[in-house]
Amino acid sequence: MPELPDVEGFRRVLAEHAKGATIRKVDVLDRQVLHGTDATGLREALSGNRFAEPRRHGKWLIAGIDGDRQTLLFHFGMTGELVWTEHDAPAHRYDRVVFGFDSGELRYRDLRKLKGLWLEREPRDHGELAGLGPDACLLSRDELGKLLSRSRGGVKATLTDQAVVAGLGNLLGDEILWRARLHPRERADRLGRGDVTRVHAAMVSVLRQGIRVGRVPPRPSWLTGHRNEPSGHCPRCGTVLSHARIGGRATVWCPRCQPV
DNA sequence: CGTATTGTTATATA
DNA sequence: TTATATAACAATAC
Repeated sequence: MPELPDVEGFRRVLAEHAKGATIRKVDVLDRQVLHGTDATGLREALSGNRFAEPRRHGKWLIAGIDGDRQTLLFHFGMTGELVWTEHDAPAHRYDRVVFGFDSGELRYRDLRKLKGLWLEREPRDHGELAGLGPDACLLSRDELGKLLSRSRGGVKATLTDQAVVAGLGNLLGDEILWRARLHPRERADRLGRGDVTRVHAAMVSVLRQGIRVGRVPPRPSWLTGHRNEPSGHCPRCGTVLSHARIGGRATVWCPRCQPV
């Protein structure tokens, strides 16, 4: 599930409930999600301390620790989430790490455990973040155009490449290109000024709306609302949508609005 | 039993 | 050197 808007929602969960509160308990229910540390290391880094204002870069959530030169990074893979619960909320099957506070619990929940938590010792040098492109939210039209012009690959593969732009995933990639009326296999470096302008406008609009609700909205007026229908129709023109694997990902587009 | 899955990465191939 | 394809990771759902 998690793309940039989802992670922004998780960042808000941490900021609104956990930031500034003393961490009373750290329960590692599944050590498999820990990277660069173990249960003891995580507990020693966090117990008695507080989370600082959390930041986000692309799909990474960056949680500094007050008074400590360590930073906790979250990456949610395909199925991770961060939820706030009461102390007596029932244990969830996929809770992997639980942080206890006086006012409740912050839980890292994840079915597939493809990613997880990283404890980084040096706040100034987040190794896991080193290769990322600029965050999609902070990208101007001209910067986006420059990045796209440097890639000879397909525009969808380029947009969703975290080393080019950080934060766009499979669903947002399809949604943006559908709005910009570009075929996902169009070569990124062959887009015209108008193409880049439409891609940028679509990206800004989709991100703004997604961030507001903390997810990629599956609205009927969006392409995303129809991608799982076996023979869904384009919400704009009614044409039956096309499906294929492009760049190794399930891809949906409208053959009429987005011709090759 | 087969298929599929919103993320990332290593490896092989063109 | 670049881009693409594939499998792998893990745990399901259909």
